[in-house]
Amino acid sequence: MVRKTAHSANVSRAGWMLQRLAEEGLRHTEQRAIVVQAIVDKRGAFTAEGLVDELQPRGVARATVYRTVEVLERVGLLARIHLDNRHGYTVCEEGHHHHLLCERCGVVIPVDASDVEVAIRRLADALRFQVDTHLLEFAGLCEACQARNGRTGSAP
Amino acid sequence: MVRKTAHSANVSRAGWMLQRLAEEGLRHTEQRAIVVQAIVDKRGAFTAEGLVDELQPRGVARATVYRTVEVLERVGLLARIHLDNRHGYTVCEEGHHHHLLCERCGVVIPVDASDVEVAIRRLADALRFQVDTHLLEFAGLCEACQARNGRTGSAP
DNA sequence: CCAGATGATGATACAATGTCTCAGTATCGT
DNA sequence: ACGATACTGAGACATTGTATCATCATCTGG
Repeated sequence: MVRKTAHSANVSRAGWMLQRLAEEGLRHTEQRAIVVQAIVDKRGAFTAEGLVDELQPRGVARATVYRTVEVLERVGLLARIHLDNRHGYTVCEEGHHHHLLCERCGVVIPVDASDVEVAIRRLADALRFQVDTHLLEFAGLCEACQARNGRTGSAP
Repeated sequence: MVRKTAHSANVSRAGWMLQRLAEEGLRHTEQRAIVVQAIVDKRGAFTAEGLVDELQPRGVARATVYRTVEVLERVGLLARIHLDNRHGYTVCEEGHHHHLLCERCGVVIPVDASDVEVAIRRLADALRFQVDTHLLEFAGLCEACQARNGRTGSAP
């Protein structure tokens, strides 16, 4: 499940994220590199505690994991995701702020939901409600997992 | 801020919710009545811990508050809402499952977001993603608070 | 209307998930 | 290299939610 090419891509991606941190005036530390690499290697959604469980044995303290995740979110490299009663993060493509989360394999597909945004704006305008932020997330099965699974789920 | 008429309406509303619980084969207890009344009196979003803080001095135990909220959600009288890093509940009009939450006064406006739903479905179909659940919430300022406030916030 | 079955409560322990503090350390610009 | 300062680690602490279990209240059938 971890191909060479993908891993190389992840390494460079991690480097890019660290570079972005540097551009923001934040320092490059060994611990941040470990956290960032772990995040991009996940290639999907993750939780802070999951990271802690994974990285604490590797010498990164709980507080550091939380702080790093918080910093990455503030810079805009991570997006918070909420789903049912779980909540976590995912790496955030620039400009994209919505995601399809596959419940089976955990892959996160960023989507351009501009049609949805337009509908939201129309709705808010009609109700004279000033929408400052909105939260829009999807969960289900990606194409690959549908094929592998034979659509077991119900459709509410 | 608590007008007589509004309070009367809330009382009957609480009664209706308790009746719904009875219809589901659940028992009518003094504690549940207190919790339900507190919820409808809030007329907006609330958190479980907020309820605990309010009701524990009035003799309702923490576990009971959590259990009651859980039951109300299961029956469909409450909807979970997630916003930024807070998460809570709001009373759920039947059939409505999306809300505009005013960040200032806390009022929750249920909306019929069928246009948005259509856009979501089109998007998912185009990506061959089987969407089982989606989460759609809005936060901002209601019309009244816009007027009272003079739109202070930034617009991300 | 009473009594039994069973659903609900309370007190508390426990678990999970974050946050804070502060002394020591590493990083970066000069 | 040096100094300012941002960062880290360890653990205490805070918040949020769950499990246990003895006791009690509510509903139902006789």
